[in-house]
Amino acid sequence: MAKEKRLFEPLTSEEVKVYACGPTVYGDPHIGNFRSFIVSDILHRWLEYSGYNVKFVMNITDIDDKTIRDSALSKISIKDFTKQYTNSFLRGLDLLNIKRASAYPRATEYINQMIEFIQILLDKNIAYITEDGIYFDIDKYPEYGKLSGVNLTETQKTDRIKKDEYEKDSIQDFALWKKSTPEEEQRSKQEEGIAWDAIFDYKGKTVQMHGRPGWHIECSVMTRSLLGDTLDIHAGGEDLVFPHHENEIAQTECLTGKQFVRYWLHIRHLMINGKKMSKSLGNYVSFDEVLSKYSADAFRYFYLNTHYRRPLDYTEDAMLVASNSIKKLENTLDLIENSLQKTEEKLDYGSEEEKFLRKVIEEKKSFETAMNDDLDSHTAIESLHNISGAINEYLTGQINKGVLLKTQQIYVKLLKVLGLFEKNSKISDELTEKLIKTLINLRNQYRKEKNYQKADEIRTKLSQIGIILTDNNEETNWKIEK
RNA sequence: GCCGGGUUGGCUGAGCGGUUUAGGCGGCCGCCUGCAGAGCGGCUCUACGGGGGUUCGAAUCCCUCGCCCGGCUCCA
Repeated sequence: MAKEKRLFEPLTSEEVKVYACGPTVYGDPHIGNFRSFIVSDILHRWLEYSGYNVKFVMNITDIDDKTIRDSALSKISIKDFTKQYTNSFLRGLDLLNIKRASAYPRATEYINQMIEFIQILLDKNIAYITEDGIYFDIDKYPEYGKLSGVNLTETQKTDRIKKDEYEKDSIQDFALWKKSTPEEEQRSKQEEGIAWDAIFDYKGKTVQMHGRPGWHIECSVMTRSLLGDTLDIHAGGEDLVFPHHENEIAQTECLTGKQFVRYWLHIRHLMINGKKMSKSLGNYVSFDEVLSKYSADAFRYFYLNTHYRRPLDYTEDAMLVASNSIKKLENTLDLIENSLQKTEEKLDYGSEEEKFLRKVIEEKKSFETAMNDDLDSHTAIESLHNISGAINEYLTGQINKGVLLKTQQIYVKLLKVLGLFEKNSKISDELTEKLIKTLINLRNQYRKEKNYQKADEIRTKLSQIGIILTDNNEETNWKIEK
């Protein structure tokens, strides 16, 4: 509310309740959407790393103007339509290695609770019914605007608002329930998921209104059903501050009389080549397109290298930097593995080990400090580079495997917080491994005979199918390129 | 129109009154290597949108102008 960073203290010690606004499933999500999903993933992971038991909920909006409109356009039922894009969203989560939330509630599964919620607001005389719907009267909530700071008396009356076709007392009042339009009525005769029967008691009368919920009520109801009256953290894209989150606060606080959200986290939109990325401008990029060019890790790095509240511009340059940078961090993991395979090892613990360990632990602390400072993943990544450098440097000398394992563990754990390199598939199966080793031996035979032409041919051909060979002093290592 | 955010070296991206003025990527040189890759060591890169001002001293504070992005309307 104060637009400033505040020390995080959970409401209860047992569990941290987090809610993040998820997608409206009316199309394939683009990489802009995923900025906020990645950031909430980091929030999720960081809270767990910090020892909290996290209940993390992300909603799916599967009933609204756009899902109705676009399912009609594509001539399929809204159920099938939203299911298709829900799956597309979930697939994106997997591809980008986003940790699953505790639940992904869909709005259409909570219609009854929404009706009950609205009834209470009617009973409290905070909502009112008109010919075309039920509205929330913002005059009944004096604190309205406290999150976004919008001053409603000064809000410019844009054309859109002036043209508003809904019937309400004050233009700023927002819909809780929308009566179905004639077209919607028509459709709802043939399929489910367009409109629901709702009966309300209003001023001593019974009002029946076939319709659907307003957008804001969905989140208020689902948060309350799954997480209770007060959330610890509520996250979402910056565009949701007003009116969506403002309205959620108004509804929920009027109903419960309690504080709705303790900490808000709003994620800045992604840009592309200096412009806003949006569907309407047609300049959005799908995650499939990105992943065809760059690894998921590179893409995560791109997102996380900039603080979530700062502008982030998707450009080829930026992706190239991310791609190169991430390889460097990844190489360290390979170097560690290779070193651990070696038969020679240092059995003593000397000043190098002392210095090395101290450095790694110091960087681990810097990483933690950065993440505790409003999820400063950019600064945290700096620590990862420093750890990577320290490890690489240590590996140039004789290694103490115990010390190395310990630092490896720290490094991997911190990488995991950012969701990096969790899907390393080094070995596909035993047979493949044996086959590759046979080829390596053959090639090394050629190398001994100084038949470099043949040796290089093997290396080149393997690299063409994604198997990378690297020669070190005595041995040849291999890995599967991602 | 109103309200926010941004503007930093070839790229990315910190700093938010003064210590080496980040870090990463890239580039260059050396070591290693049959070569390549990776790694290590060294170097390069002195920048802060323009113009004023405050100060012993400003990327950092103030004023002013410019440009970009976002919100006020469905949007992650």
